[in-house]
This record gives sequence, C-alpha cells and structure tokens, in this order.
Amino acid sequence: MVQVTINDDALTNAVFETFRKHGYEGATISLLSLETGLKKSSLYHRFPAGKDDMARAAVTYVQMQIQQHMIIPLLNKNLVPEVRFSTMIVAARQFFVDGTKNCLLNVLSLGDVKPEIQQQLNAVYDAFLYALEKLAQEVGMSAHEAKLWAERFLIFLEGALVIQRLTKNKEMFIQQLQYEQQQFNQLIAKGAKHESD
Amino acid sequence: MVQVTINDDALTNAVFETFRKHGYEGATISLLSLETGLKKSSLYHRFPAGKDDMARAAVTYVQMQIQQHMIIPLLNKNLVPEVRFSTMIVAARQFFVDGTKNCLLNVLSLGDVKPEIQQQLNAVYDAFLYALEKLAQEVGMSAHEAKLWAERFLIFLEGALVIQRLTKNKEMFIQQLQYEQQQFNQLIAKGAKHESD
DNA sequence: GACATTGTAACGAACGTTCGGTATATTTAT
DNA sequence: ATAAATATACCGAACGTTCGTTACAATGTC
Repeated sequence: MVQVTINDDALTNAVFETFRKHGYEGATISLLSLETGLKKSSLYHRFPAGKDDMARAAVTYVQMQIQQHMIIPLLNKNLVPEVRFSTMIVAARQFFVDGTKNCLLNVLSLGDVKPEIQQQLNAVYDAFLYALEKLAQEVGMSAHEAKLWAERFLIFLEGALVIQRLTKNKEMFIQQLQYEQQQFNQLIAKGAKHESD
Repeated sequence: MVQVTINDDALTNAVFETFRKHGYEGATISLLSLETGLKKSSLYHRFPAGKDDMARAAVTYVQMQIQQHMIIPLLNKNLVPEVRFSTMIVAARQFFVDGTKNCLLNVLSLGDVKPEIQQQLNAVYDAFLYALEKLAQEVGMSAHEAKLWAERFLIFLEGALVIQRLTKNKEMFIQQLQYEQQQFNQLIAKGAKHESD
C-alpha cells in the first residue's frame, strides 16, 4: 500500500483551491479526494464533520490569508498610505493569481448557504472593508466617503474576478488593479495639495 | 391525476430564476421541477436534451432580455446619451430586482463549463460591452478609453451583485448604480463644457 | 505491541435520465 | 356534427450512477 501523507497546510490549501474553482456543489468528495491525493475515508479522518468541515476550513484559510497579507498591511501605520495600498494590491494579485482564480466569497455564497458559512464569509468581508475604510479616512475622506470608497473597491475586486473568469483575458485584472491604484495615489496627491493650501 | 400546464415563456423564466439563484450544479432537476411546477419527466419533454438544454434556454432568455432592455436603448441614437444610460440602469435594476438576484454570467461560469454555454455567455458580455463602448465614444472618449470605461462598468455591475448577495444590504446596489450614473453625467457635462470652449 | 493514519467496501439518498402510459388538444373521416 | 385517429403534453416509476458518509480491516510509525 502506498501511503500518502499531506500536512495540514497543504491539505487545507488543496481543499480551498478545489472549492474556489468549482463552488460548494461542484466540489464533490471524489474531486476533493483527487485534488488532495487522499482517499475519501482519509478526508473524513481529517475532517470528521465531512464536507461542511472542509468548506469551513477553506473559508478559515481565506480569512487568515486576507488578514495577514492584506488587512494587516492596510492598517500598518508605520507605512505611508500609498505603500500600504500597493502592498495589498500585490497581495491580491498573488492570492487570485492575477485574476485567474475565483474568490471564495463569491462562489460559496450561492444558493442556500449554511448560516455558519454565510456568517464566516461576512466576517471576512467586514474585516476587509473596515481596513480599507480606515485607510481611506487617513487620507482625508469623511467616514461616509470612506465607507463608500471601500465598498466600491471590494465591488470592483469581485467584479473583476467575475469578468476575467468570463473573458479569460489574463491582462485585464492586472490592468484594472493598476488603474485603481493610480486613482488612489492621485486622490492622495490632491488631498495633500489641498492640505498644504 | 392532476395535470399542470405552463407556457414556454413562464417555463423558461422559472428555469432561468432557478439557475441564477443556485448555479448549474445547485439547480437540480428536482428543484427545477419544484420551481416550474412540472414533474421531472415533463421537463424532459420540454427540454429533450436535458439539463444542458435548460441551461441553454436560460442563457438565451438572458441574451434576449439584455438585448431588448439594455443594449438596444444604449445604441438608440434618437435619444441623448444621459437618457440612454439611465434607461439601461433602470432596466438593470429591474432585471436584477434591485440587486437581490444574481447574474447568470457569474453563476454559470463556475467550474468546468461546457464550451457551448461558455461561448453563449461570452456573446452576451461582448454585446453588452460593445453597446457601452459605442455610447462612451459618442460622449467623447477615445476608443481605448471607451473600452476601459465599458469594461469597468460591467466589472462594477457584476461586483455589486456579488457584494450585495454577500452582505444582504438591499440599498447598496441601488446607491452604487446611482453613483455610477452621476459620474457618467458629470463626465458628459465636463466633455460638453470642454467642447464649448 | 500500540496507535494514529489510510485503504477497501459498502451504505442510503439523491443525482440526471429514460420509458410506458395517461390525459388533453388537434386533426381527419364519416 | 360526431367519432375515430393522431399528435402533443404531462406524469409515475424506475433506471444506472454518483453523491456524502460510514464501518472496519490493513498498513505505517513509534
């Protein structure tokens, strides 16, 4: 017998990738078994509560990744806003592999979502939104403006992923993110000019 | 035996609504049977090629709806650009029921999509993009600017639907569409001012 | 030898689909 | 006009397959 071993990180990552490619219903246990290299029973050993457990692990994985690579940099007051924003953008490009991978917040919120998953997805969104809001406020926006801008950025991020999946145009996501970054920098530049009046 | 009858339009509409709520895998034949009121076997009478046939009908339905209520108004040169754009926005609000319903272009492009469906989804996107591009060119954008702007609008539309599904905030979609419309009108105003110099 | 881990085999339930047959509507023949 | 014949629409029951899940034996590691 050939035993396959896979550590928790790699396992969670494989599960996550399967879910974000195929969605909840599309990610069957057979497919998850194929992608992780573990047989079905082994999967149930690792995730005793079954498929829901795997989905939960995937969302938790996303939660941590976004926290670490996007939210923390966004809130890091040791850096200037431009750098913080651009750090987040770079992380987003990596996380979504230049827009060729989907976002779990999109694919797992289809149909009749289990309340627990829905809640966890919301938490990820809220945390991301909050970080963006704070950054926006720091560069001079009012609370209301900041909220609207942060919302619009996340709308834009999710939308770009949808459209890229549709058109298969690999450059689009990168280009549009660059544009978004330019706009942000110009906004700061204007704000700064205004301040120095 | 109690027989149920449903005409083609109502049937297609029910099928469409089921697909855009649950996605391809999530829209089971049992569910489609429930939503249409027809028994499973009757569904196969209406759609001989089975589930794929139903998905195709749903996409065709979307294609026609978008063509009629958004693309044609966008290209209607008898009206001024502001009115054309706003007509499209109103239609979008209706079609997505103020952002409470999903877009088929999103939910049907998950996982391993059948090439035929993928192609049809692309056709819808291309037609919509083209109409927006032409409008943008009419109000003074260069071909390149127009393409980018049109792309950004569709990104925004899809993104807003994703985020609203996530947050369940019913006002957001409407608010953000209004903002988008304001931006467009301001853009025209500026262009017009520039022209009259 | 003990214990965690993985593999084999099977489970009931639900999947998409098919088929024989029954209503209902339309056409044809008388 | 009426009845027989045909076509269309719908339904119940079952098909084989795959779903998510479980029980338990075999293997690996210590």
